[in-house]
Amino acid sequence: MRFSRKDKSFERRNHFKGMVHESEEEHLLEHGVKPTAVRILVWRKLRLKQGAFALKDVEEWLPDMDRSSIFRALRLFTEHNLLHEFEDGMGQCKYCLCRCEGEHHHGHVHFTCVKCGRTYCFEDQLIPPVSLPLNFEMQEAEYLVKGICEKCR
Amino acid sequence: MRFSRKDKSFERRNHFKGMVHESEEEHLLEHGVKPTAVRILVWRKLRLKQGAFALKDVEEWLPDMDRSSIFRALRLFTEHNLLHEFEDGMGQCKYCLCRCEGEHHHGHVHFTCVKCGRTYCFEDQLIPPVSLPLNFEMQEAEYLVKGICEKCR
DNA sequence: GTTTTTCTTGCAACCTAATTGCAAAAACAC
DNA sequence: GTGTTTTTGCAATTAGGTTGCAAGAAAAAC
Repeated sequence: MRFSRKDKSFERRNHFKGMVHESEEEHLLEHGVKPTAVRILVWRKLRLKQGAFALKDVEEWLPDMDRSSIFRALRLFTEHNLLHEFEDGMGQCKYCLCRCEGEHHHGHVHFTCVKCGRTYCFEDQLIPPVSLPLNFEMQEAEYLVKGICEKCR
Repeated sequence: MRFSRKDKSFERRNHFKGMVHESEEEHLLEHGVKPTAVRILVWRKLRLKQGAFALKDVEEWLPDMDRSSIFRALRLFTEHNLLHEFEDGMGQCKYCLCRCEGEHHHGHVHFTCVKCGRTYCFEDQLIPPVSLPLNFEMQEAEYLVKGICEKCR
């Protein structure tokens, strides 16, 4: 399936009616992302998610969309600070909604369940700062806890 | 090349003489690892390393040894708390010497340079603890800083 | 409007790191 | 020594991530 904004089916699929659509488009625009068909659909799926997700998850949420199109949308969103990308400790790359203004130095703590693989965002637990040796320049920090989540105990 | 402890070339390759060899063997034995030829050679390469390393690094240090043999040695060492395994934030799995007694809850901070890919261990910076929601059971924690290292500035 | 140019998308293919199956070799038990 | 178990090297596979490219869509130029 090819996603195009001019497509009638795109409008139907996405309840293309005024306000809601506008605000999603504007949100992308505000972050410097041109709101194309694929990007609007992907963003619509992600914008309300609580935890972290992998490319594979988004593929399941949008089964008609091509893997590489999703991949490129996620990468673009990450580059424009709509998402934050990190490794989940189980060999997978995950994304979560980014609410940082400006620098990413102090994001929140993540928790990956070694049983089910889900990654949780503990948004109220900010990453405690540590001091680095001189001449080491921090760009971002990750704090990852591995263990058993509430659903798997 | 097949690695065997009975092999004359193994003895020569590895300066198999008394004390040193014994203490390396014993260190493996103390951690419940049977000291085979491959494991002794791998451990001998790792035991004095400062920073973290990837499988690929060990392959370069032991060019005659098979990748999967090294892989299995590293996995075994990790299982027996000789090494600590983690993701370096650049999509690679890295290892560092583990000096934890018992639990891994509070390891040290790691720093990965986004330019050269090297991962440093800041052993004097222990990971500051965070509190988790009830019903989330911690097994281990990782604190990873990404940025530019002293050699790349 | 039409044409030209640029950007986006879907598909297939590729890459790289990690991992496994298996048979031969080595180590171990007797 | 023989028989059994473990280890090793090789080849192959998996899986996640990524890219090249041609066709389609959007934007710009006319």
